[in-house]
Amino acid sequence: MYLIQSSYRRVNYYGCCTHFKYHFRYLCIPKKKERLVQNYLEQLNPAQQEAVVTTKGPSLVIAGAGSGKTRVLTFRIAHLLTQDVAPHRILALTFTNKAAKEMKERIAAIVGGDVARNLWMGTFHSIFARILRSEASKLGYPSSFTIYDTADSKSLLKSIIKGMKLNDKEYKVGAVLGRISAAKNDLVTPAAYARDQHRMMEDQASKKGMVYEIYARYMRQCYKSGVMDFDDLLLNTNILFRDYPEVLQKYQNWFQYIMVDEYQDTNYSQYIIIKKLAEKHGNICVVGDDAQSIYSFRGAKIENILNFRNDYPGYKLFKLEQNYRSTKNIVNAANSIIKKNTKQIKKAVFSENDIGNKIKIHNAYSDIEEGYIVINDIKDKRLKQHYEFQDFAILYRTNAQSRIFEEALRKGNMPYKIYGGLSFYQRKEIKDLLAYCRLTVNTADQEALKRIINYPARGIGKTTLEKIEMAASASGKSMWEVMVSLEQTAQLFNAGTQKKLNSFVGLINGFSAAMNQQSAYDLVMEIATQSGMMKELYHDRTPEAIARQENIQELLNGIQEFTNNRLEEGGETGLVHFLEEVSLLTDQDNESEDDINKVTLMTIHSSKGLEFKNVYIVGVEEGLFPSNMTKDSQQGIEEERRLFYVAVTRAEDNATISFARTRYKYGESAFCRPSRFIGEIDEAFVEFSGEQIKIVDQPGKFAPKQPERRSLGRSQQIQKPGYNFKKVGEQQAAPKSAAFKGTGNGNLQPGVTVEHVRFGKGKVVSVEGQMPNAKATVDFENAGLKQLLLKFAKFKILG
DNA sequence: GTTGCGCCTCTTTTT
DNA sequence: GAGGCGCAAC
Repeated sequence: MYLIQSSYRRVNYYGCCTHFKYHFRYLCIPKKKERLVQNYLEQLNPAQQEAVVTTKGPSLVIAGAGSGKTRVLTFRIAHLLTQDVAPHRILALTFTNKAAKEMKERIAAIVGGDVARNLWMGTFHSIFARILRSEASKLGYPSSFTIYDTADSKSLLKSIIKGMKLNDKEYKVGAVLGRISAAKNDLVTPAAYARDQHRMMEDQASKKGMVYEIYARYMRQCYKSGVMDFDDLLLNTNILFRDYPEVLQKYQNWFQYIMVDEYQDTNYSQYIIIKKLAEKHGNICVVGDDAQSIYSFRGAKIENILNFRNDYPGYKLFKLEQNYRSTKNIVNAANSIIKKNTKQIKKAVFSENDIGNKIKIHNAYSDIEEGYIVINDIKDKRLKQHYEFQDFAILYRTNAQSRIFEEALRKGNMPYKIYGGLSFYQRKEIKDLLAYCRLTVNTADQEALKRIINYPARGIGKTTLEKIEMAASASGKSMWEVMVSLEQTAQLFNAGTQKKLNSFVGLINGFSAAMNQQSAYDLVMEIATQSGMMKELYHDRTPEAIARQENIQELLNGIQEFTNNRLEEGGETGLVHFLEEVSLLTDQDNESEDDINKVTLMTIHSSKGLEFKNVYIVGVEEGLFPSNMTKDSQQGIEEERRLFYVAVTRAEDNATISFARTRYKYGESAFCRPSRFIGEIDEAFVEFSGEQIKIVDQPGKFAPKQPERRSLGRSQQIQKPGYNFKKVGEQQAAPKSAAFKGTGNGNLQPGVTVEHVRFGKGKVVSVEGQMPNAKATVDFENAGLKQLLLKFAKFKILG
C-alpha cells in the first residue's frame, strides 16, 4: 500500500487557489494467479541475463545510469520465484516505496499478484520498522511506538539544550541533530560517543563539547516516550540483532535471498544489518553505481560498494554498461563530467541510441529570467516537437529554487507538480491531527503531547506545561503519567488547572478506549471533532481555514482508503500502522493519477532513479551548485559532481543547463557566477544558447595573487576558483521584470556591468535612474575591496 | 494566557 | 523573504 499525494497549487495562504488533493493508490496486482511467464530472459542483454540467473552467492551489480538496473532486479526476483523460492523468503530493499510498488507490479505481471504480494519489499526504514514492531518488547519499546520526524527531534533537542542551560547560539539544534544522527548511523551509542576521542575533539573544536550528554538525554527521552526517530529504526534493528542472537538467527534463516538497490547510498548502520542478515545463506545481491552516490550527508558510505569485494571474497561482478536511456551526446557529456572524480570503479558507460542534441547552456540575467527561459523552451519544444508536459522535468539543487519556476509555469498556464518541499503532512492542521492520533496510540509521545495539549486553546499554558515537564523529569515519569497521577497534580496545580488537565486526559483516554472498537476512519473523525479542531476551523471562515478543513477531510479520505486497501491485502489496518506509513513516506511516493501529464519540479536528489525526455538543470552557479557548504573540500566537490552527473543522466533526449547572473538570496539580489561544472563538460557535447557567451578563461585567472587575498579578509570569497565567463558582443538588455531594490548588498544594476565578482561587504547606498542604465553608489567596507572591484568589474562609482 | 510586532538568523540535499 | 524568538500590551 502506498500513499500517493498529488500536487497542490501552492499559491499562498491568502489566495483561494490553495488546493489539495491526494489519495491512495494501491498495487494493481492481477487477482488471478495467471502465470504469465513471458520469456523474460530474451528481453535482456547478456550481462543483464547473467546477473539475473546468478542467484547463489554474493553478487555485485555495477549498473551505470540508465543501464536497466531496475529491470535486472525485477527479473531476478521473478526468476527466483519461478524457481519456486517462496516470496516471503525474499528480502528486497529499495530506495523508495514507489520503486518497490512498481517493481512488485512488474513482478506480479510475470508470476501473479498473489505471489508478488508476499515479497518483503520496501525501504530500509519501512521494512525494519515492521520487524521492530513485532520485536519491540525485547528492546523495552511498546509495539505501538511512534516515529519522530525531524521537526519532533529538533523540538525535543531544543528543550534538552534549554534544560541543560547551554547557549543555543553555540548548540544549534540542526547541528546537534546532525552530530547525533551521524553517530547513530555509525552505530555509536551515547556511551561510546563519550569515549570516542575523535568525536569529542571535533565537538570541542566547534564549541559543542556537551553533545555527548545531549545525545544521552535525547536517547533516554525517546526511550521514555516510546518513540524512535528515523535513525533509531536502523540503530535499534542493529541493537536487536546484536543482543538477541536468536532473533537474528530467525531472520537470517528466514531471508534466503537478499537484494539491495542503490547500495552506494547505504550507511554503516544499514550495511551492518545487511551483512548480518546475509551471513547464513550468503545469497546477497547488491546493485548500485558508485558514480551516483549522493547521500553522504545522511551517512551513506561510497566505500560500502567499493569494498564489497573485500566483504564477500567469492563475489561475482556484473557490469551493466550500456545506457538505454539517453542519447550518445548525453552519455558522453556525463562521462566527461564524472571522469574528474578520483574515487570510482572503472566502467565504460556507452549508448547506442542516436547522437541527439548537444547539451544546451542558457545564461540568464536573473533568476526570474531563468524561469522564463526554461518555460519558453518547454513551450517551444512542446509545440515544435510534440512533447507532452510530462516529458519535462526541472531539476534544482535546493527546494527554495522551485518558487520562481512555479510562478513562471503558473503565468504560462502550464500544469506542474512539485515533489518535496512543504508536503501535505507538514501542514500545521495535518500535523496537529496526527499528533492527536499519535498521543492516542502512544500516550508517552511527548512531542505529540506538547503540540496539542493546548491546541485548540484550552487554557493549559506555558507555566502549567513547564511544571508538568519538571515533575516528569524529577520523577522519571512521562508527562502523561504525571498528568494522570492525581496526588502529583493536586500538589502542583490549582483546582481550575487541574480540571482542565483532567478533561484533556479524559479526552485522550476516550480516544484510546475507542481505538479497538472503531475503525480508524471513525476514530480520527471523532478526534477531529471532539478535540475541537473542527470547531476552531469552522469558526473561522477565512479561505485558509476552509483550505485547512478540506485538508483534514482529505486526510480522513486517505485513512479510509488505507483501511480498505489494507483489508484487501490482508495487512494491518490499525491507526498505528497508518501513522507509520505516513512517517516513512518518501518524496517520490507522492504522486497521484491526476498528476499524469504535468511538468515535474524536484530536487536532483529526489530525481534519483527517474528519467524524463527533457531535463532542465537550473541554477548551476558557484555557491549553489556546488553548494557553498561543500565547496571547500575535495570530497564535498566530488559528491556535488556526482550529483551533477545524476542530474544530466536523468535526460533521455535533451539536457538543458542554465544559470543566472543575479539571484535573490536572503531577500536581496546577489551576483553569481556560473558553476565550475559547466566548464567541466567536454565542450564537444555542449552548445551555448543565443546570447553570445562563451568560456574565455580557466579557473581563477582573474583572481588576485595571494598577498592581496590575505589583505582582503572576509571578502576573499571573491577569489574561489571557478570559471570566468565573458560576454561577447552587444550587451543584453535587462528584462523589465528584473529584481530591483534600493539598498542592500549586490544591488548594482545592469549598465553597471559586473562580472565574475561577488560583492562581499560592498553596500549599495543609493541608486539613481532606470534600468538598464542605473547608477549606483557603493559604500565600501574597505579600500582593498574597492580596488579589487574597480579592477575586475566595470561599473561607475559616484562619490 | 494570548496575541502581535519587531528583530534576528538563516539556506543544501532526505528517511 | 520567511520563520522563530523575545518582549510588550491586552
